[in-house]
Amino acid sequence: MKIGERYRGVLGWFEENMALAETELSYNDPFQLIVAVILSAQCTDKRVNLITPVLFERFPDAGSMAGATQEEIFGLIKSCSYPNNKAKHLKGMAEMIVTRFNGIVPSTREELTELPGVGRKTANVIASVVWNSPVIAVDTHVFRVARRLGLTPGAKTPLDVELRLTREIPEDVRPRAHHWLLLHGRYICTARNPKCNTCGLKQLCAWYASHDGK
DNA sequence: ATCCCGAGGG
DNA sequence: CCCTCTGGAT
Repeated sequence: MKIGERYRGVLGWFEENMALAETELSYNDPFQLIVAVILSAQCTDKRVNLITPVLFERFPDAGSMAGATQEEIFGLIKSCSYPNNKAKHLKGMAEMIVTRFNGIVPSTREELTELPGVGRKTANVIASVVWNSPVIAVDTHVFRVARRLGLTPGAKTPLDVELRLTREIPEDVRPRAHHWLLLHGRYICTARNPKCNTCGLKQLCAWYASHDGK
């Protein structure tokens, strides 16, 4: 089967089955989305959503968060992973938005990546979700799903997967494709005990074939 | 024990 | 490339 045909089957199945999404990161604006994505590293969205309402009530924007102490932020996010790193990143990120970008979240991926705590993946999430840009943010889920389905043969790093998917998925469906790959990884193609029995992509899945239905 | 929408530093 | 950070859920 050619890779192009495989994509059509994959995206078609997602279109029909991934319509109802649950447990999305909650936020009110681009700044809060950056905060939520930074907090989500090695942490479930559910837990992030438990924390952000309090955090955003106290520090709703870059200006207020830049004025917070690292200890104040730490106290509000400590139930997430890496609270020390994240508190430092959040404060530094907010400070740079204020001092360098005039209080406005920058509008290019290059500038976003200059913010402390914002790497390629986080910048891609902002671009995809906020700007609806045709980029694929490759997180642990997208990385796993793409490799299991055999969508990116030979790709060894998240960047490999991103470049490969970007090259092969048509631009107009890329934002949706990113979303579907993410949800599929979270709810069906899970890292442990993937739910292959309810997965409509079995016949297209290289991993399923090599694991003999288990 | 293993994994969750990673980034920074060595 | 590797390592560290580091809490909660399964």
